[in-house]
Amino acid sequence: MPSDIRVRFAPSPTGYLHIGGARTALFNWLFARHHGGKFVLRIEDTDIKRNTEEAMAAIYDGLQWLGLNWDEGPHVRGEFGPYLQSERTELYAKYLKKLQDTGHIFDDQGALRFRSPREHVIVDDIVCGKIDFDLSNPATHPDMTIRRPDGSWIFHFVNVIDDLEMKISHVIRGEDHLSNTPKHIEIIRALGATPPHYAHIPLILNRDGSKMSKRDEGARVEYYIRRGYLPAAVRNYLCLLGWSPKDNREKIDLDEIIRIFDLKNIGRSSATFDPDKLHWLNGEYARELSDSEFYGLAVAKLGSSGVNLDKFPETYVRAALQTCEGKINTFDELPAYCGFYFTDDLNYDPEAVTKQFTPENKPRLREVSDALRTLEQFDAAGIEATLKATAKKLGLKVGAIVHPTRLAVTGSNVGPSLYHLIEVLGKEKVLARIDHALATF
RNA sequence: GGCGCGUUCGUCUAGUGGUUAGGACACAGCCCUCUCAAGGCUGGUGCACGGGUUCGACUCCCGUACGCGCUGCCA
Repeated sequence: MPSDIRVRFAPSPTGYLHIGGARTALFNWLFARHHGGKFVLRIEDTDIKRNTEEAMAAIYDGLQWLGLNWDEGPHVRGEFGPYLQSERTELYAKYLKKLQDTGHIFDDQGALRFRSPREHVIVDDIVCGKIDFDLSNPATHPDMTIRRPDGSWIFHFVNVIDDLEMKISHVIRGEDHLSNTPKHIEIIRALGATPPHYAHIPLILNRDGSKMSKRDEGARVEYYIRRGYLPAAVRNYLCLLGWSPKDNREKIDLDEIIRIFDLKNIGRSSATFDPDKLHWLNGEYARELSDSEFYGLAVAKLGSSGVNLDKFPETYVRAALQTCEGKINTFDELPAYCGFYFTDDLNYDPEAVTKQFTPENKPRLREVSDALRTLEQFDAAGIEATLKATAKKLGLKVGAIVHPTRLAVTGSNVGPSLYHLIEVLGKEKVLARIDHALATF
């Protein structure tokens, strides 16, 4: 038996998808998937001036990136369309007429207002519980405008009409709408209809406690796409903001979240977005990537950051990238991490230089060079054995020669396994780089 | 100002009258180790405040403070 659960995400096209909006969409989507219901996407573009193709594309792209497919809405259609409010004006006029005929509307200098019945309205919210709003005082709760003198519609009205028309069963939205809800219910009742169920989810705040706004770079989903985050990680992190599996799990498969998702487990207090935790969680997902997944994402990232891979054989690139697996949390860290594979023009880290390129280390580095030069089996195992033997010969711990060698060969004091990276680079390049380094101090 | 909501480590959270207040991120130290990660171990920091109710409150009630939201011819 098909579920009659129908939820919607109703963003306005403001030019990008807000991370809070994405979480709202996610909770709606999870609720729909959990119950086998429908997830509807509706674009609230009543403000024609702000309605652009690019703005809507940002919403579609962001949702798709997060894997939040919609069952009805733009592109996929559905029996309750159209799904852009700008194309539904006749419908709103019809409902307006109904309200006018029953005496609920009055004209205020060309604008139309809904006359409040002036009563108490109880909002029975799935997350917030029963809340009693006293709407009897017109001074504190003025009659709300539903249409401007120029004929354009106000959010409070069209939002309610569309939810009714689209047979939305549950309205899951940000808590910033909680105070508006009793007024929405007044309109619905005036229409003789039954309000949907409501679930108001807590807001997402910045570190400093302020509401996340467009000005914060991490506030848009696009930021995480660009920075090389994994959608599964961002999605997982977003789930943890305000919702909890209640059993201390952090990394949870999507299927599992769908299975256990329950609006009753949504908290009531606002949550602060923690980039560090997202970064960690992304690393958890990144470490699980297969060779080919890692390779694909890595090549894309290197390409978009201007690293030219064309002049290198694919086997070389694959081998190089393989040494980076499990080492980075987000892909935007990769170019700096593995750039030495794809250029001979190394910039030695100044701090590492003062530490490693010392008079004492110069002869040691020569020893390393000589030893590697005579190595026949130039693979990680052979290289490791060679370095260890060299260290022993010099009466040193292997770390003492590893550090200057790494700096000479990669320009940095951090990076992939030295033995493996030397193998990938190959004897010729490695010797040349050590020679070059030796000439600098 | 009015109305509404909220307040457990720095952050995300578990917790529903009796717990050594648990986990995770971050942080610090140690171990492992060719660096960095990863992994393992250890550590510190928390129930906003004041009244009740109760044999007993983080848990229930009332205030206060603080934060957030709404109060638009924005959504």
